[in-house]
Amino acid sequence: MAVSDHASIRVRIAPSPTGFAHLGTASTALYNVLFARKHGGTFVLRVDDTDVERNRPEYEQLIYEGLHWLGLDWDEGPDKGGPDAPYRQSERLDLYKQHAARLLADGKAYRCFCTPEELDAERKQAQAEKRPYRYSRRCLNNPPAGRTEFTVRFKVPGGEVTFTDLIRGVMSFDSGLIGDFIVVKSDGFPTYNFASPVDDATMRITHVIRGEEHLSNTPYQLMLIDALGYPRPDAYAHMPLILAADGSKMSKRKHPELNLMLYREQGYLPEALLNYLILLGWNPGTSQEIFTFNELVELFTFDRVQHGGARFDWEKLNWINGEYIRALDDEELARRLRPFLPKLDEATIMRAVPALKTRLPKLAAAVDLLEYLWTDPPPPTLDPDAVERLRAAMEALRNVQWEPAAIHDALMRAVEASGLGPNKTFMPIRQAVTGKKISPPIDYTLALLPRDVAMARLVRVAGGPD
RNA sequence: GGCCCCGUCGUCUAGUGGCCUAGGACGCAGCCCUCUCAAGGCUGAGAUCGCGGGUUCGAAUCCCGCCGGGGCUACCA
Repeated sequence: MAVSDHASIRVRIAPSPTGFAHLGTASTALYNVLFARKHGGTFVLRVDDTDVERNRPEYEQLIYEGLHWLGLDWDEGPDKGGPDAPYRQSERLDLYKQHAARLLADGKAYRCFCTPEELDAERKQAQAEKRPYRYSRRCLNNPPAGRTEFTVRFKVPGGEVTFTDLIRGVMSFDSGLIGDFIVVKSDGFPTYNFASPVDDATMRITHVIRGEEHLSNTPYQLMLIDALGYPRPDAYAHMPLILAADGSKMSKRKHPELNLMLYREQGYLPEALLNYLILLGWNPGTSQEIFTFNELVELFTFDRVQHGGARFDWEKLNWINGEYIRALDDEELARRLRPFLPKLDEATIMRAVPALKTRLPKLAAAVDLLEYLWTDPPPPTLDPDAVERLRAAMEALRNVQWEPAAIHDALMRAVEASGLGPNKTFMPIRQAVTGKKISPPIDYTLALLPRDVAMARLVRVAGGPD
């Protein structure tokens, strides 16, 4: 096995700053971090900003923010520096140019002057003839004269490309099926399949752990590493994809759940999200489903990684998040709830926590439950019986100490006196006070509100004392 | 189209030839608890293991074919 256990293990993620921070980036980062931590290795963050059209600096910030939120911190990166700086590909252009020049000088690559239109025509032609498309090598054999704009193409040497995937075992590709591909675009920027292996080699990455969509890219990158005379990484690991609920690939337009920041906004705990993400691609072989991060570092192995993509399921995420929320102690829950309840002071949040804890699939759900504390609900219309119960309750609440236990006792006395079930008394109170049919237990519902405000809402519905 | 990966309850999965009348989790249903909603407890429904052929005394597990899904096939990454 290629997983030698020494401190020189180096892994990386290479996200592109072309939009919001991606769920997939989080997932890949998690696998990389687990592996790095387990083997005392180094986790590198490299920014893959070679697409001048779509790349934006603010998107890079979003990636940092998202990964920091999840606690998936890196050892080397554009913002932290390190022995292989710079870590932004746009700042490594000279390096790629040098490598391209080397390939050119060695006759392992050549300039291609074909226009996109010409290439398109070639491709369409092949398609029409039902022939697998490969670049014609026109510019290798018979380049058009008088053109200045060019790309650099790698001359695919042919033969089998074989490598070990930590998840699927020995993989073998026939490079004869791969046409000469572009390594340097006409704007001078490297393509992904060029920049990535050059960086992996020069940054001495030992284990390339990435999404399964890159499995077919691996032979391209390996051929380049070989041609450049670098040693290959020890191994590759292609992790299963996260699919949309309908089994299709997630797209930015149709699938907001791709946006990492959505989870923070909704009040998913970062540790719960990580726990869910790991379950989408791996299991320990036992029935354990909830793990601390350290347990994951301990338990994670590639041989238990799933081979097929998994569908994203909000229900399971909600359950896991609820489990984590319930496991938080009161102070910690209150602290995490604060950003979601800006209208409430800390003391009120703290008093509400016991009533909230088992009722939150996500932190943002606290808003629905506590909204009545800062907004005045419209008074409900109640039938005469309900109004009668309300009046009895108001009477019972007179002079009680304004805290849950005392309120509860007082109300129960009223309930007993009524000879009816508690709901007959509690529901009208709930509706009058919150405007809703769902709220925390009635004693908390009342106690969280200042006494005079609570009583005023009751009076509004049932009328004042006689 | 070509190459590659994958295919067990609705979903995530356990399972590597007999322990599988296929196990767990989420979700769902019912009951209990209960002031509503949750949480918690118990019970239950739910998968002829994509389909068809083999191999074998015996296959979800091995082989072949087919079908289905996904990825790559870009001067995107």
